[in-house]
Amino acid sequence: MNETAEPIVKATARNRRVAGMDPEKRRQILDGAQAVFAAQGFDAASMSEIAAVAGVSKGTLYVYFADKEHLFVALIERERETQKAAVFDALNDDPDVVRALTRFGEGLAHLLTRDFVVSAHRIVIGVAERMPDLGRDFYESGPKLGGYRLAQFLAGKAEQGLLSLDDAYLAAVQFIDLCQSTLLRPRLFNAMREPPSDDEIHRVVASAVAMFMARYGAPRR
Amino acid sequence: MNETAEPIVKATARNRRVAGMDPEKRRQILDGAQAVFAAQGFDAASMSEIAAVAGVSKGTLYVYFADKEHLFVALIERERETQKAAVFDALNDDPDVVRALTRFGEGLAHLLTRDFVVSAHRIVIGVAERMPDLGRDFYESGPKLGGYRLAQFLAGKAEQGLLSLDDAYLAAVQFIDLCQSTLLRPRLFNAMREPPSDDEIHRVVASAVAMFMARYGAPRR
Amino acid sequence: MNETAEPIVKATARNRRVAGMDPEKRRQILDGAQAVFAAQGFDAASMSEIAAVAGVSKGTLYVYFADKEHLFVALIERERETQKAAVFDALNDDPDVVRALTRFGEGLAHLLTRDFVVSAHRIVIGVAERMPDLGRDFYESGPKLGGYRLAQFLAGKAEQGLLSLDDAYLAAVQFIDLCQSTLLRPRLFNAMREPPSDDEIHRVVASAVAMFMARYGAPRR
Amino acid sequence: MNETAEPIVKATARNRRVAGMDPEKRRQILDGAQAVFAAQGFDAASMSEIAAVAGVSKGTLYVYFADKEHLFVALIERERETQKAAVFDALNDDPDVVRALTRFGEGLAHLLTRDFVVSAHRIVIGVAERMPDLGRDFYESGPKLGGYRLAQFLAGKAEQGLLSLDDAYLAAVQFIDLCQSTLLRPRLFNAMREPPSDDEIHRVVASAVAMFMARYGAPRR
DNA sequence: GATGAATGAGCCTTCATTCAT
DNA sequence: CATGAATGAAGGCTCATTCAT
Repeated sequence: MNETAEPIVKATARNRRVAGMDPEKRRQILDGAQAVFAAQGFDAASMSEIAAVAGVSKGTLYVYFADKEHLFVALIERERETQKAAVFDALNDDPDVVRALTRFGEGLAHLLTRDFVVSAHRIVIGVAERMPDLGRDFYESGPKLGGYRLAQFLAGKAEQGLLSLDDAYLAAVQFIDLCQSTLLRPRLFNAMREPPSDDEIHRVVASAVAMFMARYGAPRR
Repeated sequence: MNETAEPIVKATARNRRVAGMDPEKRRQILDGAQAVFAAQGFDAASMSEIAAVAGVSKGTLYVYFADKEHLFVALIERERETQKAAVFDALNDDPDVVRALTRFGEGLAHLLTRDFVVSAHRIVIGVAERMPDLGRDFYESGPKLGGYRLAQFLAGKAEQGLLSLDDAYLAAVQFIDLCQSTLLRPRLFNAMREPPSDDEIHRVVASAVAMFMARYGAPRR
Repeated sequence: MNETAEPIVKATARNRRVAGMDPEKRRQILDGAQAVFAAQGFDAASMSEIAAVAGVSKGTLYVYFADKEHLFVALIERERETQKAAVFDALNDDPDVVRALTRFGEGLAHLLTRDFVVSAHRIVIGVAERMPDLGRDFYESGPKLGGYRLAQFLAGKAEQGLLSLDDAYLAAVQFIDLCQSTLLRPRLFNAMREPPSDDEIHRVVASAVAMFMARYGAPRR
Repeated sequence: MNETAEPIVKATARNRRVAGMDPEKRRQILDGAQAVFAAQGFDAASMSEIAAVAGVSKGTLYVYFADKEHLFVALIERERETQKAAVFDALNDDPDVVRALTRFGEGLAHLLTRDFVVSAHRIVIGVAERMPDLGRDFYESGPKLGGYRLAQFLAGKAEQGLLSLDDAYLAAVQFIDLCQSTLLRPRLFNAMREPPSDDEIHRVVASAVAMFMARYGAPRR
């Protein structure tokens, strides 16, 4: 699982056409696609509307992306790139476990409840049955990778005697899930129209950290 | 789906048309719809295929359900009814908290990772942007209600001094989430093609219970 | 080379859909397709225009024919069926070679210069590069088969001592070509807008018969 | 192609635009167009592919040719020029009728069964309905002119008492058709993928000459 | 009441043509 | 002049929905 490489879909290269692709226009198209896909889902989004929202002609869409699916995959890829680094920084520079987990957890909760991130999850989940590769790649280079990264951090702390773990990966995912309790699910089902407040996130993550430390925190002498 | 006018989910009565609706035929249609929606998703599922799989004519579909969306909503409703009762029985008849939680958690994990349940979640999540009412209703009468029910159970145990809780609902959702750590997400993204084994569920739920009890279990003297 | 069987395109069966295809409507569609294909050629003909001319909806087109190419192939098949038997009758009931050839030749010239037959030839020739199977099948079950049938007739007469042939098939094709000299080519290139008159055909075929008999007619003692 | 206004073929002058048209580049474009039109037919050939094969930009195409149709017409014109002279030389320098006809006939058969010539015929025939002017011009300055030229030659020989003709033009076309019997048609329909061998051409033309001489050869005393 | 043939709006995609650089 | 990115009209095809039988 290489963090930098790992193309979501093998044919990604086909998204990059011959010469003279204007990166600015590409971005413009992806912005339009993001808006329309988020609002309509994959199937209900129409290439015409994407073109209109992006401010380009339908023909131009097909100069930059081979078809609707490639456009969508490129969009998902871009989003993941955008979000990746942000969260994990919190893990690497704080010797205090509780503080590191709190910062990480709050960053994660903020990220995963943002409008666009929720939309992207909805869409990928919605098409996962028909586009299993996309679903799997998204999962593996997103949530699963995140779990591994956190597991590594936790294992390091365990080696220092600061934590007591049976299964670092399970512990990591447990913490990640706890940070989203009562927050993610209503967002995914569109039962909570606004991202949670900072206070709410703070409260949930504090509880998650408390729970995590109660279980794995104090190495018993 | 128009959000302001005619709430689709509440309007179920409209599904029951004139007189002689054969409940058996209705069930037959829903069975076909279940198979097709699960395999294709909402948009890719075609009414023709549903009619064919259900063994009725397309015209008959529209006698029993006003349109594709109403059919889908009715299907989701039926599924929720089917699943609701099953899980919560575990809570009411066991005075031992750990045993009750374990039974409840394992039942829940089994249920939520079953093929059809995962499919239903995928579809509802996938259309949640376009059908917010459906998403909200599904969430509120499913996950949220489940959280409340478990919270009630936990609050009862707290009153008996068996648990020490700040926020019963948050604790309930935390437990529910922990029971699905490493299990639900790969299923939703179609990165795990088979439901998890009993052993795996057992292991995850045991860890969830341990975590829960470590945090909320010991009543402070 | 079976005269009755030999499907032009192997997948012809796919033209015949499940149940309840109204043969009258099928004919109606083929009539519309004939008009539009003849006027525009294969590529320039649009399915929308065919539907309009046929007086059916576009959707109906696709109920009866899988796609544009299948519709076209079915049309060509129907035409060939329509025309097949007509010409060769002249060969079987006349003991006089000159009279038989004259009747056959005139019938052939009439047939092959008719508007629709010319159109069909133009279209098949026009798409032969991209649809080689169609071109080949058309040729083999049309012109080539015709050559064989005439060759059989000529060989029979040769056995009776009425003709003297080296190569019956070559002689047959030569006669067929002579019957169309100055008639077919200008029609194919659309340089002659009307079918030739009976007189013109009579003159050309008489000359063809004379030429044929001069070469193959009198067995030299 | 509008038949009444602006005859396309005659309007060739319009292909020559402003000043500095590079004849070399024009040739280069026509070469590319020839390859693509031959391989795809008129409609399926794309201007983009022609530009790519010709090694020029799409914009340049439109500097040299007003549109796709003009480009195609110019190509057909060039081909006709290229081929014209070649065949008729055989007629002028041989006092022996049989030898002259044989050489002419073999040259003609070779020419008309060459890949590119067959392709050109296919395309012109294929679009003759939509571009009647092109079809007529092609016919008149090609096959028809050829017929007249041969007719003139034959008439000369008749005056010399070497042939006995009723209708020199009909006789000429008959001979031309006989030279292609069994050769041209399967090529046009793409049922014969390679040009015929020299031997095959030799055999067919020999039979054509024999037939022609049997009919028109012996001046009646 | 059940049927399924018919409808037609709408979708994705292509490509001849234009025009700013 | 040459370029090739951009355009947008039009094409083939699908499918939710209707309605005559």
